[in-house]
Amino acid sequence: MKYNPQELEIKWQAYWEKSCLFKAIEDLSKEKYYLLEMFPYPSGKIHIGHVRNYTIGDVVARFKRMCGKNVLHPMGWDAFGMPAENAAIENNSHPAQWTYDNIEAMKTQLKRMGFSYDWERELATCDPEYYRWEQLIFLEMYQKGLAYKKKTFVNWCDKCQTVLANEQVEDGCCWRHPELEVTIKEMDSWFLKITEYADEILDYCEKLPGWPDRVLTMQRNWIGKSYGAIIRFPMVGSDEVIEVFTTRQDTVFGATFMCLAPEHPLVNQVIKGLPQEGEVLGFVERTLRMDSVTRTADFTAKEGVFTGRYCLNPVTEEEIPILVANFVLFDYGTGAIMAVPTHDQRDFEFAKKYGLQLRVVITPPDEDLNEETMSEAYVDEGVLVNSGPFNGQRNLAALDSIAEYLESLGKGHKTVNFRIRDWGISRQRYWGTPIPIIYCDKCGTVPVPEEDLPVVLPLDLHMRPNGGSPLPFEPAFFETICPKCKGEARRETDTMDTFVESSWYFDRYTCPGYDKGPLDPERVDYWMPVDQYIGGIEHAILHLLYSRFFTKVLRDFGHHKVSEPFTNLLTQGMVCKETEECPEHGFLYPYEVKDGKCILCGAGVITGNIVKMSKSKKNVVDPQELIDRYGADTVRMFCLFASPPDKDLEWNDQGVEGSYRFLNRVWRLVVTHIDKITRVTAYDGRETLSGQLRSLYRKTHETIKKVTDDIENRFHFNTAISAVMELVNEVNQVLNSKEQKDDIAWSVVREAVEATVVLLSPVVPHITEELWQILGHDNSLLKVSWPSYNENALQTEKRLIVLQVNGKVRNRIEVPVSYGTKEIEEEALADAKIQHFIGEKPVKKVIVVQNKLVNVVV
RNA sequence: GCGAGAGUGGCGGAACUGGUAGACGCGCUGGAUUUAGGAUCCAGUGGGAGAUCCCGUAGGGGUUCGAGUCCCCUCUCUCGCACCA
Repeated sequence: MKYNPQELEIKWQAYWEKSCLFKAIEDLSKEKYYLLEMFPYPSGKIHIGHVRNYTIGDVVARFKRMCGKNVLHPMGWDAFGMPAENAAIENNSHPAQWTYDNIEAMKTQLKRMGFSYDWERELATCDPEYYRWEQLIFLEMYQKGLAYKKKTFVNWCDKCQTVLANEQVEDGCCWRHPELEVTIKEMDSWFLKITEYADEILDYCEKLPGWPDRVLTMQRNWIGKSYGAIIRFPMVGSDEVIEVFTTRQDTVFGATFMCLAPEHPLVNQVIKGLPQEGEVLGFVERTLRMDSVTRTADFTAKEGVFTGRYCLNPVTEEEIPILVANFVLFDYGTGAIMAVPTHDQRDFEFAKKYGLQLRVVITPPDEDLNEETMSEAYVDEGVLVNSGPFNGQRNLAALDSIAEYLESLGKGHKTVNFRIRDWGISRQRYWGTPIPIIYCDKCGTVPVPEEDLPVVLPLDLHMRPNGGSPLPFEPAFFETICPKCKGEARRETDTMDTFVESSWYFDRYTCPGYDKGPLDPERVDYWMPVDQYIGGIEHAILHLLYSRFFTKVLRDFGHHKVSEPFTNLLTQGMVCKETEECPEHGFLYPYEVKDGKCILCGAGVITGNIVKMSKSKKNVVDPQELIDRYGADTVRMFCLFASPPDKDLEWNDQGVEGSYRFLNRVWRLVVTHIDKITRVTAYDGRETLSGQLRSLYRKTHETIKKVTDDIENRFHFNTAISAVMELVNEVNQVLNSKEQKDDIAWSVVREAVEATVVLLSPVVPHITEELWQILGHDNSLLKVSWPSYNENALQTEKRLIVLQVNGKVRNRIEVPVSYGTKEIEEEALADAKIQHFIGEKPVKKVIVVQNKLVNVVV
């Protein structure tokens, strides 16, 4: 009987589907386990990254089922997004058609992988039955002031007539129109007030022990809570006051000039009628024309221009010049900074460039600073000087008192500032959730009444050939009636950022068909939070942060009771492969390279770095080819065996072959000896064993222990698989030995073989179901309980002790387990090799680590 | 520039709390089987010297009886970024 993966995999997939074994049903009597992998964007085909992600999840889901948990393991589609629009333009089709075709194709592929999803809960975010509830949530947020509109600056391409994301800007130009410079345009956009929840999101980082530290660190840094002060600088010759935010109010006595962001609303007022007006306006215009990528790149020079006006340093009462500078960000702090060139490197460079005044206000403990001679800013701690009443105090210790001093003078106050900005969700795109807002000349901004939801995205229109959304050109969509005054009105034609859909889809999986609201309170509170979330590290910040924000908002709106969506998080590494590049034809697919040469022109191919697999770099492997060749089990196994999930996986075709070979070995192990194995029952531990059999019995139980621990506590599937490989090797050794095998021997073998099959079943579910059946069982492995190990089986009579002299390994000895520290020490010192290395030298110290090692220090 | 990670044989990786560095697999070498190849099985496989040692976890320093693991510095690579005042 030969191992035929294609045939048996399809057979078992059909069996699982028919028996509904993956259907999740709410059952209060059982402990729930909600396992979720990040849902895919329906791009057309699954890629290796998906396969890896979903295999990891499937192993855990199957493992938890076998451990008796009531498992929810759903799958769906993050179906809105720009690639659908681009593909539709390219193929002259419709985004919806493209998306739904892709969903069908990818669903077939996922099913072929044997993933244990409850497909009855499948959802697609482009379905009006999904996004209607998102629109409702948006309206609730609008009502509570969490959704609001404000002006913002965006990258704009005149030809596309659309906003560009930073990644769509290349060398300051539009990616579609490299001849056209991108401009900065002021635009009205919808925002969600994530800043209102910044403090809570930050505090709850402490309550997520199941998240990787690095992700929490990145999130904390992203939120960037900083304590500082607002300081008010009155303008000379006017009543205006310029406010700055600083975390370094200790340096306020050293503030010798003021910088405004080019977008700052005071700029126009400041320069009005002055001779500098023209120059400043020119500078502002030039800066604003730059796209945000170029403007903030480190190679861009820090530039500024004097406005011709001054303001007063509120503590020294000196007049200091006001400049406009390109490095000051409008949307951080107040859009203006006090510059302290002596103690901030950026300010220092800027001051040197423009010949501005410097004043030292902090001195290091061991030297004096001189404004004339210093070559860089002094940014470390020290003692305050030139700082009025604060002279002689340590600068950090004085932070609070200086803030209080400013407050007492009415010139400032303590404050907390966040780095995180509100979430801009307006997109000038077609393929997204319409924002349910109506604009009326009489009534202003009017929310769409709840009973009019959903605002359906019209499907019967054509994409614009140059890109950009067709919605503003579609009167049938935007022409509407004001819900308040019943007059003529216009719909919002922007759609929402697709991150909005992915911020609550995990809630909706718990009650996908529910039609009385976004969430069925009973079901959502049974399943949520997600016990284990698995997905790519690239989502460490945005998606995970937005989901945490939404969860808290929905809790406050009473839609559910949880505060955090994901109890445990596993961030998997990327799948990488080297690139192949032809000097003539750019990146090449693996099949376009033959013998190191480009098949198009014969030029030598340059093998590049090992980087994340991506279509643009063409360093991709199509999982479908591997499935067709080796079957799903081999692909699943290789993805897990190649490296631990949180590390990047470097793709190597040869490794796949190894996994296939191992599955064949397991197959042969069972079928070759099936008659003898099935004649006995599995060993139950009652007969006394010795020698090889005793050792195999122990190995079986060691393996159960190791695999359980690796899957449950560490997600180290690679070492779990290695452990099973070792067990298989040992069974083969026993079978190959010349010793006569009686029934007891075969029963020990049977126990080992059955353990192998059961332990491997979450990883390679198809072959193991087949082998389980061949072994004479008539129940599916899905109904078998996860095995537990027998403590007695692990016992040994001898223990290996490592003997060291001065920390170097010199010998290894076996001692009875009954030996205590004393006896081990005596045995070690008596050892001939150890004696040899001690020689004539006096023994200074002997360190004995119980059951492990002896180190003799001489 | 800032932030976060990583660096172990020819390769992927193992070593979980400081205690035998290189488990397991790939590749390679030799052998068995075979007309041959493939498949399978057995043996070997960090480097050097050679029968008992020396050197080895990017490089340098430190802590320790003992460091791949902890601390400091340097280098290289990857990822993220919004010059974070």
